Amino acid sequence: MSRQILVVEDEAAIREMIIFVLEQNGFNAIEAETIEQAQAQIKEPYPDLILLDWMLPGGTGVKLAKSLKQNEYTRTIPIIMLTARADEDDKVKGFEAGIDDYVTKPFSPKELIARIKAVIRRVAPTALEETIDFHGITLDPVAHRVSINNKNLDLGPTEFRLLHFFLTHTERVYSREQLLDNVWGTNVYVEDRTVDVHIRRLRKAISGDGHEDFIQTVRGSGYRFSGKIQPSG
Amino acid sequence: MSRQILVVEDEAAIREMIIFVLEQNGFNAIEAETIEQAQAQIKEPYPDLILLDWMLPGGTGVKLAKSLKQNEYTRTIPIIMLTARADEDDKVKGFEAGIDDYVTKPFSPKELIARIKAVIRRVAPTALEETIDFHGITLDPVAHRVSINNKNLDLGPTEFRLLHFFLTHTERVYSREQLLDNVWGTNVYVEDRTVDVHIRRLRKAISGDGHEDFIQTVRGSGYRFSGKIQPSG
DNA sequence: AATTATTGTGACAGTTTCATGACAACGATA
DNA sequence: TATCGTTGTCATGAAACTGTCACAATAATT
Repeated sequence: MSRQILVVEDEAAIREMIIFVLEQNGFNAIEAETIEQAQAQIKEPYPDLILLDWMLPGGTGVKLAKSLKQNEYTRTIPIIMLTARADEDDKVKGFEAGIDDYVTKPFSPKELIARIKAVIRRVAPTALEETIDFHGITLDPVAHRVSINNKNLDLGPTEFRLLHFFLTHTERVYSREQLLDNVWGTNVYVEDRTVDVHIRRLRKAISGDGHEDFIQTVRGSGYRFSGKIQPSG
Repeated sequence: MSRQILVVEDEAAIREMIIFVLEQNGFNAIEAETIEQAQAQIKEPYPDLILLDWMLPGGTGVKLAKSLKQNEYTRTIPIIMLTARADEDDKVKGFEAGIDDYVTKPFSPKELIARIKAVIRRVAPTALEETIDFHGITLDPVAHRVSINNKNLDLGPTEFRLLHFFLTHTERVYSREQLLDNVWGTNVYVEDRTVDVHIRRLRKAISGDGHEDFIQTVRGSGYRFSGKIQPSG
């Protein structure tokens, strides 16, 4: 599951920032500073995605991209180009070389992660779409179907996304704002309290045969999805 | 967790924005406008990280960085430089002076926080998100869970923050005022004695099966969280 | 022992936070 | 157009949390 991402970037600070963000989001990062190092890293097992800086010592990233995309074994690996400015010329050359997407520096961590996920979904959709099974709750992202103890549930779109997020992020408290970012999307103007209402709807939906409450309220902080039983304080 | 971060920035608007963002993210900010003020702030207890503006009245930030990095006691404090533009010359000078990372203004709050966390993780990798285990008390900052001898505890927000602070600052006496600063936050108008009450509530919560009192009263000074047994004298 | 300073404790009221039901707006669909 | 499902917001009441006080208990000092 844990996707391996190769980060080709020569500036140490940026590289480490990217790696931090990747690992925060459950990706497995390997790194390279130069084209030579990158080529040495691209071998079996091949990385699932390459983040490729445009300005590299000893040759541009596009050069590497082109050679990878012409190789029978590596041409399916999605490549995201990191470009310093919104240089139209760079983009054109990049897409000609076969890159799948680009991110303009400076970029926000969220944007980077969003693009990575989008590319993976587009190019190699499988692993993000595996069926999840958690304490009797089954969620099939492809069929868009949820069941609990083999009994089908009828969720609205928002509840489905919320549950999907929780099932992939259990045992961790998320603030209302974080949930809005992750489930509703950034740049959405929605009240904090709206989360409460959807939490309630989801709770109602998955609270069936007297099993424990999966969604726990952490007063002052947010909500947590957990299989463990909450202390009876 | 509450890491103390020194913000050295002369533009009031930017400084206040940064401090707001920091405190939003659970950091404890202290501030300085000039190099002199900054130097006065850098004393025990040393800040955990310094955000240092490049353009400062009375000398550049790099100057300060260099002197800090050459001092035996301060050279381990990570420094992030705030630089106005992507000036390669600044960066080079900064890294030569020993800074650990830089952020280019204007920056997004998220980027700033991500970099701070990355640097802290790189330099002092423990205990930003890791579970703390101290003499049977377990605190998971991510899941927002506390247990004592594997038995879950139900703490209120303030008790949780107080315990978290103590667990990351054990074996040391803190005055009521210091506790208010670190747990309640600066610029909060609360009576000293309020701390007593929360200490009592926390004591009550973690005093289980007759084990010793982790929180010790140091008459006239404050409180200390300790695993060692206090001589009953 | 008496006095004073400091801390522990229980109670309480004001505030904050959350759960819940209701409802109107919106879009899809028949 | 009428109906249905979905969604965001609001009002309300309940519950939890917090700061403060009064007084008891303890330690230090005379």
